Amino acid sequence: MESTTPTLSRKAQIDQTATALFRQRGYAATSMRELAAALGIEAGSIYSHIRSKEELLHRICFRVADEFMAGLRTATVDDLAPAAVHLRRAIDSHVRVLIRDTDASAVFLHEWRHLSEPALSEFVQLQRGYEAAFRDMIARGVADGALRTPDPAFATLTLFASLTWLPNWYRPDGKLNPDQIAERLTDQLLGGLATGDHLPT
Amino acid sequence: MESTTPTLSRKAQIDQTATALFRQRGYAATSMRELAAALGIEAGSIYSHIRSKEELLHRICFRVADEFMAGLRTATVDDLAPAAVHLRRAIDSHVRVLIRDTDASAVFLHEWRHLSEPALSEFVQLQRGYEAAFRDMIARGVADGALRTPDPAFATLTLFASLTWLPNWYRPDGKLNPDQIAERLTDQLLGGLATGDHLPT
DNA sequence: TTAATTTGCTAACGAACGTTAGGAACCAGT
DNA sequence: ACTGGTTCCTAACGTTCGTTAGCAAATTAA
Repeated sequence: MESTTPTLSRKAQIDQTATALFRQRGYAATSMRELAAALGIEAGSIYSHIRSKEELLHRICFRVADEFMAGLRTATVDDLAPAAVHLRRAIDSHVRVLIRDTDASAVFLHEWRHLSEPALSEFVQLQRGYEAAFRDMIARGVADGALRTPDPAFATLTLFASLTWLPNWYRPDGKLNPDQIAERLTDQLLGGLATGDHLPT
Repeated sequence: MESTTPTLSRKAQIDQTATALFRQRGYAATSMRELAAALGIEAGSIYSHIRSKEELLHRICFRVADEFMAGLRTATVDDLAPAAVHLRRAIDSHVRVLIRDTDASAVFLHEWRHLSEPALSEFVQLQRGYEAAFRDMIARGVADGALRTPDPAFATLTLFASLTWLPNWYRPDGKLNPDQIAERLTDQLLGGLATGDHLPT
């Protein structure tokens, strides 16, 4: 009954520490010797667990990407629901992923460009598809009158801007929970959701 | 070869090329040899014009910071105008700086953390003051009823998020000019302004 | 007990890094 | 003709980089 077992494998510890360092100092500016020091071991020892520095970045970026994609899929499985509902669910899911692991999210958002081919192209493609899905939901929501904004394309940009900025300010002990953040975003950027009254103008 | 006279001094060329590279690949991932190659010279030659790599980053960051601060000062010199007008002018100025040099702005926004002390602290302090000024303008605009938002603090975050995101999508040949971008931002994030406000250029 | 796996070390590799020294060509103004 | 500034070169410096090889201790599985 070891209640204090190391719940994280060494490899997972490396991933976690690397994530924090990559976020704090940037991927390119983080050396393997720094990472090793943060783990309390020597640089060479890391290579008993991973193949390369970039493998660390790759795993972080694509794991977070998977989480975003899975959330989007879950939010939009029921084709019957109106676009605005899909969008609200998708934003909520996105915010929850961001909040669950702000470090990994920040790395995902800012350090992916240091991936090399072919991973880089694969990543960009995932990203493009994800953004396109949001653009579509917003466009359809505006088209059917549930969302109100003078410029759907601009609203999409603003939404992604706000989502990307979130890891910069979010603190777990803040006053807003994930659901409230998602609500604020939807309200502020898209005139809220249809609550019975939907009237352009 | 030189059909056009070099309107830019060599030092200015280095600054410009470094700005583009720092933006594209990141400060830490850009080597002096890369920079030299982009300029068509050898790495050592750069040091006839600058003292260090960080000096390049320092100059870029603080030059853009100066432009932002100057714009804010100009936008708010007339103490009589309502806060909402100050804000609208400040946003407009900010957008114009971002657009005038998107490369330098992107470096300013994303690479400043690679500054070392004491420049780093100085930079962060400038940044804090700048953001506080916007927070105040928004708060006062909401207080006097000119701006409408359910959560002024959140609106401030969203505004900065959108401003920070701008260099990521802005293209000079796009359909929105600076003034329209500033207008969209104010409208979308802050319920617009009282009508009839005209901007100094 | 034995075998395999996990984990870590020391020492070093070749490559790339930022930077410097010292010299040479060019150009401007005197 | 001389001077001072600008520009760039080659060659190298000491350092740090990501990574590997080879070995050893500890832990786990059989």
